[in-house]
Amino acid sequence: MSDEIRITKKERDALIILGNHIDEEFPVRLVDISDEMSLKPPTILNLLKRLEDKGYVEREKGMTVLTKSGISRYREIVENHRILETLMVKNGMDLDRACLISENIDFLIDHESIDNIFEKIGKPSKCPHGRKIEQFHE
Amino acid sequence: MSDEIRITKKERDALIILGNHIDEEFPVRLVDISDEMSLKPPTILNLLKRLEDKGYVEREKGMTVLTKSGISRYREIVENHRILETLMVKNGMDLDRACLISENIDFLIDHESIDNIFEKIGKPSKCPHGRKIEQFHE
DNA sequence: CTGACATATTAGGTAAATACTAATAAGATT
DNA sequence: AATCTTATTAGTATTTACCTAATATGTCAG
Repeated sequence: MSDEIRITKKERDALIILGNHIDEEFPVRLVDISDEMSLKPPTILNLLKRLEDKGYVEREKGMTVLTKSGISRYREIVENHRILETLMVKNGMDLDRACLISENIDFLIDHESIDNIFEKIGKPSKCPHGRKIEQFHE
Repeated sequence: MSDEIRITKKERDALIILGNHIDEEFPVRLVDISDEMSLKPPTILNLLKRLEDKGYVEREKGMTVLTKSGISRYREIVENHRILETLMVKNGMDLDRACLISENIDFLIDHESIDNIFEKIGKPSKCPHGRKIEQFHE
């Protein structure tokens, strides 16, 4: 428990972008991530190399793919995000604010703990944005 | 709103230590913080200089004092901490885990937002540790 | 197949945050 | 005054997070 590999906010952001594009026909290119994050390609390359070191990403010939571990970390973060958002909105916070805050903490909290909260608040099927909260794990 | 000066986790930790000692007869010395944080004095000095730049601390002749702004930031973080802890424990999380998580996020979230939550959950007077949750602001 | 253009990579540089050791300065205490 | 404890300075290293400029690698039109 809580043995998740530490990532930074930027690494989180890149991971999310990679995960969000996972079902698309064409893989995300460096320039795409570069555009989405408003950072220059060399900066992104650097970021991706760190994600590679952490085992979340594999790269060859300009292609970047999430590894199994990367996919499951991505899913955990997204799920954390939606559950935290739900919890905050349920407790009086404005949706936009909740989303912004969640972005800054969803990758810092271990998924197991968030999962407990999910159970406790009655396994809501959707976050306040209307997006599905799935239980990804087997 | 949300115009709080960005601080890092280490800066937060030092701020908390300074705040916790505020009522004591003798001021906290560098070595004290050094001991409490298990970091060498030069590292702490560096940290304090950054807090000074951010206007949270004033230093002269080895003495370190929180400024007005430092005190109020300290209080906001402590309050954030206790409210977040309360929220998490109320929603099924183990107290120790909640405390640990709260430590990592209490300084990242603007106090106004947390205050909304506080109102919504019925202004509990104590956190799960039994410590007072006060409304410090006028 | 060959330029031209787009994209990726390398190289090299900067800055902030986080640490350290070793040396020096300043205070306090005996 | 000598000693001991603290504080400070100087110098070094690593990680994250950026950049520009140069080079390499594709790719696609003709």
